[in-house]
This record gives sequence, structure tokens and C-alpha cells, in this order.
Amino acid sequence: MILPDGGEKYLSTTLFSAKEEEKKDVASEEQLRFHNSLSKKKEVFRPISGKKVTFYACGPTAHEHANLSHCRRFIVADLINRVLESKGFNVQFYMNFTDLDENTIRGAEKSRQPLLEFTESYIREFKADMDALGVKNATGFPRASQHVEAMIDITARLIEKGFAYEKHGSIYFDISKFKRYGKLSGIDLSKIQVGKTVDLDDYEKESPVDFTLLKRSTLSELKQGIFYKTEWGNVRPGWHIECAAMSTHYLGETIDIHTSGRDLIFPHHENEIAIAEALTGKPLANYWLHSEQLLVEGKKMSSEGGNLFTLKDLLNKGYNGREIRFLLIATHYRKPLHFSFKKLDEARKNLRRLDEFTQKLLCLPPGLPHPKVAAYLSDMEERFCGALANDINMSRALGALFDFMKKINPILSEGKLDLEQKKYILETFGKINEILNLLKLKECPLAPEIDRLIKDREEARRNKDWERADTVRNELAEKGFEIVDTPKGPVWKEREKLEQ
RNA sequence: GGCGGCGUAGCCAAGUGGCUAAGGCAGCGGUCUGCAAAACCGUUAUUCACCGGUUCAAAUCCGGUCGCCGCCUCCA
Repeated sequence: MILPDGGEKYLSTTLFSAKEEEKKDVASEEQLRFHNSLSKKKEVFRPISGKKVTFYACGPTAHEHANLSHCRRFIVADLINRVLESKGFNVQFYMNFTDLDENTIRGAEKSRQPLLEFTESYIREFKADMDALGVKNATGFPRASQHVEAMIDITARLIEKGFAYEKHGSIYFDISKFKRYGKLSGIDLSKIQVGKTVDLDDYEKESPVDFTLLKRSTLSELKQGIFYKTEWGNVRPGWHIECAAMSTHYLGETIDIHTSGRDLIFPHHENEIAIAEALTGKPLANYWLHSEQLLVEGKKMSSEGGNLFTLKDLLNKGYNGREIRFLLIATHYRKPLHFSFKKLDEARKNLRRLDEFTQKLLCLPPGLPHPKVAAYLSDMEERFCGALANDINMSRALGALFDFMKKINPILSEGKLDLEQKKYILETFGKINEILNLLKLKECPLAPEIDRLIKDREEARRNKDWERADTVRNELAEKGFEIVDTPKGPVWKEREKLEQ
């Protein structure tokens, strides 16, 4: 078929590209797929512009220490970020801090601190927590308090377009004007129980389902100087408009991926969508990824329920961030995660097993080559990466890793691994650790005195001078080094430092 | 009442139409070891909450039942 324009017009039609996409879906198992909360289906991930990905995660409110529910959310965001990067995408990743809302204002009031000082200390703590969990920094961490102008501007434009109204000094979004409301959560406004969790008497909305964009400042806020002058009077922004304003400010009108916990789908994300899409007529995000909830004894974690654990609680109990990361990573992000200390202990054991393997690999002298190692390794890498590409199936990926260790362990203890193979394994582990961030792969050279002691002990053992051998072993233990004898020689392990 | 999720071995947890139902923990058996500790290997589900249906084929799809959980415009 010859077309007058060379067919370009047809190549750009949606019909054609849809067919193209279908073909691609079948073509490659390696293609990155995400479960999109909008369609409730797994979809092949295609960013708007080539290798660049815009990614937004709802961040924490700076008024409390990160609890395990928060941690799960942010670790899932970290995994998405790392998986995207491993696929060669250039990720623009922004996560906000909600540092201006009822909780932060109340918290500052209670602790008799200026709001900014109060939130600053929690933001600092939060970043330390994320470091402990091995979470990579975002490209930027915008703060709500620094983007109020944009929020006021959005509000003015929404009023202009007829999507919002002013009442007694507060501005509300008029849901009846936004026909697509509910497309993410599947909510039917005529059937929900309005007022089930809210005391509607606190509001002056025209309809109870409308939500606040800007809230009239209270007397106590005015006294503390926490208010913004607008044509409608003194106000502070509501939560939903904060995220909508920051995500579009940094990442554009339509972002590739928006993530958070599923408990935020309604109303928060639904309202963000309403604000952004009423304004631009374009989708706020193409892919919505939601992590499931973390439960303790089958119940949601909450301070009222008395079953709330902060990251700091666990660190204080002697668990380290790596162990907690393992625990939070090991369950698929779209399944509920039941937290327990038993599980945390299991995570510790799993890590010990991984450490044992990598430490042996690093310590033991290489020997003869083994014919199947390369095949085992490429099989593991394929399974590992394939599992992650398929909606970040970390459980499956870890399964492939443990399987591999099981195959290599006997080979390792027989010393049938040559230098090249050892290098090859360590390189591949390095690659997968870019996502896991759990493996200890650093070849830390021993201090000369430690090396000396290990050699001394080996000599004593050769001479069957058991007393001296045990003395040296104790000495090494005091210095924090555990020695494990293997048929191929001693393997040393440095005692784990508390990673706080 | 509405919307959504979960139920797979003693425990945790993948798999969502077809190869032997991943992997981990605990248990049991074994190997190694001067001692010790660890480690390593083997083994553990004729069956996927229950009942019925569709199909040559179901943990997976459809209908129903039971149990547990989350959200429903406070805040995040």
C-alpha cells in the first residue's frame, strides 16, 4: 500500500500505535510491567518521553516518627525507583513533605516550638530513618510550606473555571462539577455513608462530599503567624491541593508514575486527580501504584490501637535497618504485610544466610573452574530481573537468589570456583544489589594484626596446639571477628555493627 | 449500606488457566569438625477456606457460602 504522505499520518494514529503496543507486549518478557490502580490491570510501562520517567510519591507529614506503615510505603517507592533505574530510565523522583497542616500546626503548638523548627526536626529524623532503611534519596523533597503561592494560584483558577467556591472565608472544591470523580477509587458518591468518619458540623460546605482547598485561618493560627493573605482572607492550604500543586510544579501536568499506600486512594488521590484534571483537562498520572497495608495481628497499626511500631522502636530493640528492609521487601507490595517479631527474626536469619554465602565467596581462595557456574548465574539473573520487571515480584526474585546459593554452596565448599567465576558472581551480585541494597559485597581488607592472628591460629592448628588456637580465637572474638573453619580454610566474619 | 483486598504446608510466602504448586523459617535425618559454634546437603502440600459450575485441563475463570481486614471527604 502506498500512501500519498508516505503513511506518516497513519503511523501516528492511536489505532496503529495500540496495535504496535500489543505486539510489543507479547514480544518481550523483559519489559517492565506495573499493576495500574486506574485500570486494575498489569500494564506494560511506557513513559511519556523516551528514557525519562517522572515519578512522584506522597511523602510523610512532619509531625511524628516514621512507623512501619510509612516505612513500607517509602521502601516500595524506593524499589520502584531502583527498578526503573536498573532498566536504564532517567528517573525524576520527587517526594513531598507535608509540613503545613492541622497535625503539624497542632504539634508545634503543643511542643511550644515555631512551626518551621518543629517540622524541620521531624524532616531530619525522617531522612535519617530512610538512610537506615537503605532508601535512596529522591531527586527533590519539596515542602508544602514553600509552595503556597502555587496552591493559591490553582485555587483562583479553579474558582474561575467554576470548580470551586468560597464560603465564609474557606474555598471548597465542588465535586458535582467534576463528572469523572471516582475513576480511581470506583466510589459511587450516591452510595457512600457521608459523615461516617467526619463530623460535618465542623464544615460549612455546600455539599458534604466537597473538600477543602483553602481553609480559613483559625484564631490560634493567626496568633502564631501561620496564615497566608489572599483575596478571600487569611487561609492555609488543605492537604489534597498541596500534593497536586507540588507534583505538577516539579514534574508537569501529567506525570508517569504516582505512588503511595492504598489507604490514600480515597479521598486523597481522588481529590488530587479532581484538582489537577479540572485544571488542565489532562490526566494527573498515567500509572498509579499503591502498596498494600501493613498489619499487626491482623489489624491496622495505629496509636489508638496500641499496636504502633516506629522504626526507632525496632532499632532500639536491636534490629538494624537492613533487617527491617529485608522484612518489608520480602512480601509482594500489593499484598497485605503482617508484621511480627517472629518474621523479623526470620529476616535476620535469611540475611545471615546471604552474608554467609557472600563472605565465603570473598574469603575463600579460588580454585579450579566449575563447568556449570556460568549457566546457574545467568539463569538466576534472568529469573531475578524477570520477576522484578513483572510488577516488582520481589518474593520471586529472592527465591531465585536463594536457589542459586543452594546450587553454588557445594561448589564453593569443594573449591571448584576459579577467579574469573568468582569475579563474575560478584559482578552480578553487585548489579542485583543496586535494587536489593541488602548484600554485603565489600571486600574489606583485613587489618594486618587481624590477618596476623588468623595466620597464627592456623599455624597453631597445624601443630595441633589447640590451647593456643583457642586463645587466638578468643582474642579475635574480642576484636569483633568470628572465625568459621571450613575444609578449604578459615572464613572470617566481622561482628555486625548496629546500623542506626 | 457502598467500594476494595485477603484466605496456598506447623509458620511465613510466590504462583492467577496446562511442565515436578518457587523460596524462606521451624522440625526430622545426614555430612563436615581438635573442640566449639556455625555452615552445608537431603526431607516435609495428590492439594490451594468451603460448595457448585465452565473447560480436554482450575489454586488460577464464573456463581454462591464462610472467616478476616481496609477505605467511605478529620488528619496524613
